[in-house]
Amino acid sequence: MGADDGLLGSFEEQVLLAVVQLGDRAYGMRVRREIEDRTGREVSIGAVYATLDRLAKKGLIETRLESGDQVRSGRARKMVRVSPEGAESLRRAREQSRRMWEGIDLSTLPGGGA
Amino acid sequence: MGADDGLLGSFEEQVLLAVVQLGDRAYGMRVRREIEDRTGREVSIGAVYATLDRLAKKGLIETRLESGDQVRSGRARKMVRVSPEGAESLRRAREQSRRMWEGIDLSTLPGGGA
DNA sequence: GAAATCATTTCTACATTGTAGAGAGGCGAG
DNA sequence: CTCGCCTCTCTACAATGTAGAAATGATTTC
Repeated sequence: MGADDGLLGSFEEQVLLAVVQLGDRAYGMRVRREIEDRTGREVSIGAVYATLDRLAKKGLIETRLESGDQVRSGRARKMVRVSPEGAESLRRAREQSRRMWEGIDLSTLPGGGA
Repeated sequence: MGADDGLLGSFEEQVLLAVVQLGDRAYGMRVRREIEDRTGREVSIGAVYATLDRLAKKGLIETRLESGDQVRSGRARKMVRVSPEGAESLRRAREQSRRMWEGIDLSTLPGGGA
């Protein structure tokens, strides 16, 4: 996917959208659950982290370590939020998708029960 | 992308949608133009054919050679149409996308001019 | 009818993204 | 200290994205 036009992969887009949905509560494990809940498909945790890494490398998300003032066991969470560039990528993705889908009626297609 | 849940890559989706948009006039070169016109980005012809091959291998499109009764120079076109499975993939993709985007307002995000 | 021209597809090679799961890190409780 | 919990890191490989040169057939030109 050319870095110039910032085209997102399909899973990159899902991860980015999950981050947006979660607002200030976004981190790896929760992103995974969000995607699973919304799409109904299983997602491996490795897939999520690899994708978050790549999004960070492209500057589409920003991360910070969770402040440790909470009483909770386990390793510190790496909180994630979308960057302005990430938001812009999503805008472009949505616009391109809108144009590709424009006028299509799937119910008129084979198997569409029209 | 698991073959089970039939998740489409982002470019696979664009190609499939271009095929649907073009109806009975779909073939490689024209698919390329359709995507370029709608998205505004350049697409290499090799990318289109590689993707059409993969879609055909997965049974999401069907192909036939153009009937040669027309007066036109050049090699015969390989016409393409979406299969019932391809249409179903698009339905799933659209539904998943809808759910991931649900409730998101990009204008409230950094750089959204809200 | 050979060569030039045109429209399209095929082939090859490599970069990027998708995917999985084992394992390590760091915290609190007992 | 060691156990169990939660989370992240790492490694490896499969699938998809991408580019462009070359091959294939057909028509046109001379």
